[in-house]
Amino acid sequence: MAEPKHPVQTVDRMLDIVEIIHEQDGAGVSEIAEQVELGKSAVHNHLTTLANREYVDKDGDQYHIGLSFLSLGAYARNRTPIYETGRSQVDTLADRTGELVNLLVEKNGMGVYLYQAKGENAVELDTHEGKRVPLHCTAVGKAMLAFRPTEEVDEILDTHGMEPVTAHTITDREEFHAQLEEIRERRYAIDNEERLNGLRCIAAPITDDQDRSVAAVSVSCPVHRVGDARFYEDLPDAVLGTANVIELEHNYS
Amino acid sequence: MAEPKHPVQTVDRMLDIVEIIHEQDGAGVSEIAEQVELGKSAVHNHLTTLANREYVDKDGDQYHIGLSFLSLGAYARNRTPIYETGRSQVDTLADRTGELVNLLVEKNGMGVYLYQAKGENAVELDTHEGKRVPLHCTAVGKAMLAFRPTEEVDEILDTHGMEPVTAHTITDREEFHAQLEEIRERRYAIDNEERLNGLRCIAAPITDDQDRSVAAVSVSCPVHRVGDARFYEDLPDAVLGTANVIELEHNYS
DNA sequence: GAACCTCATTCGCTATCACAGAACAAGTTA
DNA sequence: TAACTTGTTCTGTGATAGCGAATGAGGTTC
Repeated sequence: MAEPKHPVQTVDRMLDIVEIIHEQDGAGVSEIAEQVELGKSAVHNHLTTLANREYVDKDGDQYHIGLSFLSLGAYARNRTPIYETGRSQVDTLADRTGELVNLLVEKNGMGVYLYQAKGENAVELDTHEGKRVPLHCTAVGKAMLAFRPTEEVDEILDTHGMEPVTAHTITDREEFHAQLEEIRERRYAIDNEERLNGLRCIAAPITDDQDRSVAAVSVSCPVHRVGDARFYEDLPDAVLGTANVIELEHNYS
Repeated sequence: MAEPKHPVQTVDRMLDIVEIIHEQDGAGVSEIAEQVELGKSAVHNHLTTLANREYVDKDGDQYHIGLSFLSLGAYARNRTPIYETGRSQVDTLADRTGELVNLLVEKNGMGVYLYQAKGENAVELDTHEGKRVPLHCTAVGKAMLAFRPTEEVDEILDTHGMEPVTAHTITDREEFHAQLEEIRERRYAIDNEERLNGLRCIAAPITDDQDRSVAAVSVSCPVHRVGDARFYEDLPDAVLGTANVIELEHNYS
């Protein structure tokens, strides 16, 4: 998205306020005012306006994200074609593996977690539905990029960079392209603590009839609990199976 | 929520725009401009500002709700205490009955669908997650109100009225209170085409340790498929069971 | 219990900025 | 080609968002 020629500042400020409340898990007027560099009264006016329509909830002196956003968020998700078909399969995989299973789509060069299901032993992570993550440091992201034209991959890397987030994050573009090649061959991607220490993931792409990725599924599990045998054999099979079912349902129905 | 003393008009207008896009399932600039009584350029500025942050997606000449709302919506839902415990039980009930199962909470005198799970034969309805409905004409709403103090019920009816939405909607306040009394006795509520023609629901409240309702679960099914035997015996048992489990998990863990 | 915090909230004034309107661009229909 | 759409750009100006100071409401401390 190109920068708007005539941005509506008030809208940007309002979104800033909402996002601050989100990030901070609730916030007070003064707290917000400091961060958006706005007077307390201005922030207060924004908050009462939002509260009036239940976009924020007021709980004592703390403001929180309101349920009105749920309606819009759920709607946006339902509109995403892969969601309906992907959901039940992701649930099944979570049941079978007992781990955390994610469904990711790409928007403007970033990954967005569309849905996640928690198996019985699922790790607790910072990934929640709707969260945006860079594509280069996650298994889902790499699975996604492996099935996109090289020019597109480069364009995405150009705009979003290859910020290292752990000691294992790939930061070299050559190496990255080599890995995508591997992924294309075996059809699944691996993340060995590239985004979070102690976390490994296996991901497989979901492609359309021209073999272009439209989404990706992954299983995330803690390093200490998942031995190499399970990680390099059982899980890839399971993930590939799931991706395949979603793919078939999505393309031929 | 009292009317804000100093509403930020631009925020209200922006929310109007977003809600119009939501209701209309996507809209163009001119279309929106007519409805918010704003110039096309102003609407255009709003939309580009929103699109820049992915709160709306531009698809040709149509603007749609963007996935950024998912992050906020999912967060708001996760913050709601009953969601985590309720979800898996609602899933189970949907599996067992094959019907549409809903979890509802109350916000400012209106019902908000927090979660819904579709069984194999679930009806397709206009109820989606996040949707707000009046409490007086739904089984979930009545189950909710039955376990609130009478003054609170009257206050809610005062502010939101008792608009009839089908021929069967209760519009008399005496009759309504009498029905709440019945519901308190048998612990579940019935909706026989009071909100939608052809639809019946059974709902049970989820109460806290002081027997005040914090949420309600319901099963919705088409009249033509569900005979009286199942409707008046099997379903209430199933719904009550589910509500009970959620209640226990919620209050004692 | 009074003095002192630290918040949210109110209010009036004014510089800012959101918006109308007109013009343009690009695409569709006749 | 002309007469329609639609979205987009641009600019002047009147409404209004937000500052700053005052007020109010709770809490904490001595």
